[in-house]
Formats: sequence, C-alpha cells, structure tokens
Amino acid sequence: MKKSTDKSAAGVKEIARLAKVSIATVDRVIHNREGVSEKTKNKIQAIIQKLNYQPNVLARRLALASRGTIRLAVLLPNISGETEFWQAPLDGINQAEAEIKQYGIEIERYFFDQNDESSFDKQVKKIIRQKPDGILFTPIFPEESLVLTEDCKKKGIPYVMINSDIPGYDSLCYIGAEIFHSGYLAAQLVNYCVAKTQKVLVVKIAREIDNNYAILRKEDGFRAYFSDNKIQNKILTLDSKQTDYAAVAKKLDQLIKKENDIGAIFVTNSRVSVVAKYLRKAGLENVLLLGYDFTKDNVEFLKDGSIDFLICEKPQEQGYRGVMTLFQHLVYSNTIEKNYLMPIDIITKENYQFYRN
Amino acid sequence: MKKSTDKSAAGVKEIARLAKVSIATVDRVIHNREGVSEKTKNKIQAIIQKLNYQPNVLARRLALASRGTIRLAVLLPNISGETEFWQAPLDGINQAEAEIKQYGIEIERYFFDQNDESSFDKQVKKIIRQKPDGILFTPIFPEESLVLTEDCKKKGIPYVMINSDIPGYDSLCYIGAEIFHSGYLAAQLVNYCVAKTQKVLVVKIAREIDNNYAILRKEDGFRAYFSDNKIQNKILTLDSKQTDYAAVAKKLDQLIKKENDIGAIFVTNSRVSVVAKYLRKAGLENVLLLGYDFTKDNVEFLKDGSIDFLICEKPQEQGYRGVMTLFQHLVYSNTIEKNYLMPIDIITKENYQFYRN
DNA sequence: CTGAAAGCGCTTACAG
DNA sequence: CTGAAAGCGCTTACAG
Repeated sequence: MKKSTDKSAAGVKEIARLAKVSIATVDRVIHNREGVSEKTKNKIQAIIQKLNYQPNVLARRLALASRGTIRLAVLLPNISGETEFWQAPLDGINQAEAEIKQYGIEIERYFFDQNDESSFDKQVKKIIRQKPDGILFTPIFPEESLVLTEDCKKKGIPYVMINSDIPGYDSLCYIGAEIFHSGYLAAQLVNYCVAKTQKVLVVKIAREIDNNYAILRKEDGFRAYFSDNKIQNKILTLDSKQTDYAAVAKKLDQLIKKENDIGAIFVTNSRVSVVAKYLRKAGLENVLLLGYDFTKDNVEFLKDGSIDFLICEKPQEQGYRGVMTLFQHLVYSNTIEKNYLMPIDIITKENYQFYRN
Repeated sequence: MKKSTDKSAAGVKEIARLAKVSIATVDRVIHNREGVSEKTKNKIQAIIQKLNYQPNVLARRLALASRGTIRLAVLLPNISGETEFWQAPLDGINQAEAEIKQYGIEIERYFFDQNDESSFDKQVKKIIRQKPDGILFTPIFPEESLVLTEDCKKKGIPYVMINSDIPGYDSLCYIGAEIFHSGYLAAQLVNYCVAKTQKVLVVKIAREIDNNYAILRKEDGFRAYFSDNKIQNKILTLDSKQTDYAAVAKKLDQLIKKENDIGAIFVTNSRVSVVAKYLRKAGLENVLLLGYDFTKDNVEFLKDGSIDFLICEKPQEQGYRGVMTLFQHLVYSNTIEKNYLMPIDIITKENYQFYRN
C-alpha cells in the first residue's frame, strides 16, 4: 500500500488557505449560512468549484454525532402467526437502526391490530403526542391514515409510506411495489400455466376487504391483464372476511362443488397458505396456486408443491429503506425519490432457497 | 430533537477511565496487539464486555483515512455489443468505488476478450506485475484462472470471484448464483408451460463451450430437473461456436426442419436474443423461449413477447458486493462469507420495469 | 461579517 | 509494557 499522493481530495482547510479566510467562513459558505460578505462568498465558491470539492461524509457525520438525537416513529401491524409477514419490514427497520444509531437516531415502534381500525387510531394519537421527527407507516386503513398525514403536514413532520400506497396522500415518499402491476404479473403467470378452457378463481381473505386498498388493487390488476390481452378464461371470486382455516375451507368447498375445472387460484395476500392447506387436504394439488409473500407457512407449502408461485416485494428492504430515507432527509436534507418502486419478485420451489427478502 | 441521554455508547475514553489506563492501551487490547500485560488486558476486556462496547465505525474510518492507498485490480471481459452483460458488474464496481474512494481505495480495471483465452493470460500477467492489494475477477477460463489464483496464494493477495465459480479454487469468497440451480429453475418454468408431448431444446452459443464451466453447469442443472422429477419430454441440443446471427439462424433452421413440435428453447447464456430474433423472423413466437440476463437486447425481445423468461442474477450487485467485500477484508479484517449466493430472479414482460440489477 | 479553538471517537507514531 | 499528544476533516459555540 503506497502513500496516497496528489489529488487527495482538498478539504475545508485547503480552501480556507487558498481563500485566505478561516475554515469557519468556508463552512458558512458550504452550508449557505447567513453572515458572509458577497465578496468573500464569491471567492470561496470559486475555489470550491475549481477544486471540485467533495465534503468528507465521514467527518461530517462524526462531527454531527454530538448533536441531538433524532426520534423516528414506526407504525406497523403487530406480528402474530396470521400476520407474520410484518416481521420482515420490522427486521429491515432493526437493521437500519443498528447501522445508524451511532448517528443519534432513536426509533420508537408502535403496533396496531390489522383487524381493528380503532387500534390504528389509538396508536396514531400516541404518536402525535410524542412529536417524533419523522414517521414510517403503512396506510392499511385509508381514512384513519388521513388523520396522521394531516397532522404531519400541519407540523411539518415528514412521513414515509411502505408496502402499500394511497395516491393523493402526499408523503415524503412511497417505498413498495406498484401493487396493481403485481396483480397483473400474477395473471401473466396464470395464463402461462392454465388452459384456455379452465376457470380462474380470485380469493380475497381479510377482515376488512372493502377498506383494504392493496387487496382491491391487486384484483384490479389481475383482471386487467385478462381483459387487456383479450383472454377469455372465466374469472370467479371468493371473499372471506373470516380469516381462519375452517371458515375459508368451508367456503372453498361450497364453491368447488359448484364450479368444475378451476385451473388456478390467485390469493391476493399472504393468506395463501390457508388455501394451500385446503387444496392439499382435498387432494387438489394440481390446481395452480399463487399468492403473496415469503412467510414461513407459505414457503412450506411452496416446498411441497401446494403453492406454485409466490409474489414478493422485498418487505425487509422496504423497512430498511424507509428508515434510511427518513435519516437521509432529516440529517442531510437529501432530495428523496418520490416513489421508490420495489421489484416484483417471482418465487418458486426452485429459487426460494436463494431469495433475500 | 432532544439531547442524547444515558447509554450513549461508551467509547475508548470511558473504557480507559474505568480501567485506569490510557486509551492507547485500550486500543491495543481492542485490536489484539502485542505488548499488554495479561493483567491489564483482562481488566480491559472485562470492561469492554460489560459495557458491550461497539467501536464507532465512523471515527475508525476517519482516523484510518490518513493511511496509505489500497489498490484493487478488477479483471472482467470487455464490453462490446455482444457482451453488454458485463456492463452491469462494472456499474456495480463503479458505484462501490464512488462510495469508498474517500477511504483511500483505488481500483484499476483490466479487460480481456471473452473469445480469446490468451488475452486473459496477458492481463493476468499485467496484474501480477502491478502487485495489487486485492483482486476481483470472473473465472471464465478455468486453466488460465489457475495461474492467477496460484500467484495470489503465493503472495497472500486476496481474490474474489464473481458471476461464476470454480469449485476448488480457494478464493476469499464467491459472489454469484448457484449456477447449477439456475438451470434447474429454468427447467421448472419450462415444465409449467410445455405439454408433456413436446420437445425441449437446449442451445449453447459461445466460442469456447467446452472450456466454459458456467454454460455446462447450467445445462446439467436443466437436465437434472427433468430426470429428478421423471419428466419425459425429449431434450434436444444445439451447440454453436459461432456467435453471430447468421450462423446460429442457419443451424436452428436445419434443426427445426428435422424436429417438429419443439415447445421450448433454453439458451444457457445472454445470447438468447439471437435465438429470439430467429424465432420472430421465422414466425415461431409461440415457442417458449428462456435465457439469461437483463441486457438491452434481451429486454427488447422480452417486451415484444419473443422471450418469455429471463433469468437474472443481479450482476451489478455482484460487482458492487465484490469490491465491498475486498474493502471490508483489507480495511477491517472482517470475516467474509465464503459463498455469497445471489438470488435467481425470474424476469418477464410484466415485471421487468421494476427490476434492479 | 470573521476567526481561534474545542470536539466528534478512533488510530498512530513517538517517547519512555 | 504504557501513556501523552497529534491528527483524520468537519461542525459548532463563542468571542470579537
């Protein structure tokens, strides 16, 4: 390793020397602060230009570390067996926290019950009382989310939405997939694998279907693919507001008795494992089954062939990136991409081993 | 933003104070350096344990920045129209360089002709002469690569392999996909989309097929899926050591005249666009076509439906991660995962827009 | 409007 | 075997 040589990145000291001022003044110009005469300001800016000065991010962070703590609030569904999905974003958030807590970032976590809008409300009130410096949340309930976003706007608190978007809620940014398109993709896969004569079933399992933007958008996308491409398969629908196995199985049973020759089933969220369990018990494993998310249950059914395709949108990375975005914005005032669209990944029995959430 | 409070991460100073020694001695213990009495060493280690001391990476890097430059060498195929694929790893390398050049890392790039083993040889000699501190390369030619790895071992220079692996070449680490499995995955997709009576064609297009480990492994994996699952489709083979369109088209023409009812074609590398062009011209777009890599040409054919699936292994991330790994190893002596296996992504017409290499 | 000095947490000669 | 001091490049009171 030889000693670093020439162009070794001039810093504030060098600029100060060339401009015959102190580094404090250089700093003022770099940060566009008040109280520098036009003349010296111009002189310093010229030198910065000429030297193509790039601040040393390391040193900047280190110096800043001594300042105050930044407090972020995170609002996500709580994690139960049924909603294990949300572990992934949380993992990402934890990872981000580990990386940046050295810079004085603290993260407060709030959880709500996905089946209970009032629990969302309650947590929102708590957060508002805490006055965090930035918020990360997922707008599962559009109306209730509005309370939060309105308050944030009033107080100038930046907020990031992950996993699903609500157009018109003007956030700092959205990090997640284009969910309409993920339904579209599911339809493409179905079309590859199913005969033209077979029927296709869309299953929606959630306590709050009508108020669940993501679930509805996915079905829209799914249906759009068929109509855009003039594909004639008959599309059936099954909704279940009860999310337990018994209830879903019963409904499926009734439907399948009535409708013969269903070639594929598309479940619009991570509850696909419930359907997989039913198909396995009923000996209907030749039906193509697609659903969402890389949860433990789902992967088990993927392995044994009950589930054919899982669509996955890197939930862990969403959490990670969400926190990092707030960090970038609050600490460095970086400009932020309004929509960070995640890839829409296709997971099968033969590539799940290598998947990274 | 309130002032940081309590547990605000004790540092070397605090440790030194508690152990009643100087911070220099603490530093010696942290880095397991010689010349500290057992007694003080134990005392300091106990305190480090108790405080759960985490070094401040920022400060460490900043302090280290003043040391010498680290020089890395990168050896990749040159980028032509035909081998545009290699732009992606190079992009990743450039990105990594931008992030770490502040820490005194310099990267020297060397290119060889993928169709000419002697050009690889020549570049290896150049690199050896330069005595870099670390090397990143792709072992397309096993024998010629051995010259490089042997020399590195002798001199203790760490090297990282990306994109394809050669088992037994004991590198610092391999970053890339499990290529056998990527062939396996391709076969699964084919099996979903093709009738049992149809034939399947494997196409290998490369100047040096027999000496190209990756291409052979992918075919192995592809075939293994069929035999493991006792699937009976007849598998045909077409090899072309000429990589230009005219030559490949001619061979395909001959084969397709002889063999009727080919349901799918699997091309074992990024040259799949050549086959796509042929199928489009021949009006055979109903044949399922699969191949590798997110190149501009391939994506064009994906869009128009000539290619159905592209398998992609994040080449840009491979380059990025390769450089970062050498950096971690050389600067922080971090322990490195021996095999960093990339996901094997499935790209279609309906999700390519969101893919990130 | 401007500057001298201290500090961020760590590393490294150098001196004993 | 151990310590005092300078330095990494930047930021921030504080004093003028």
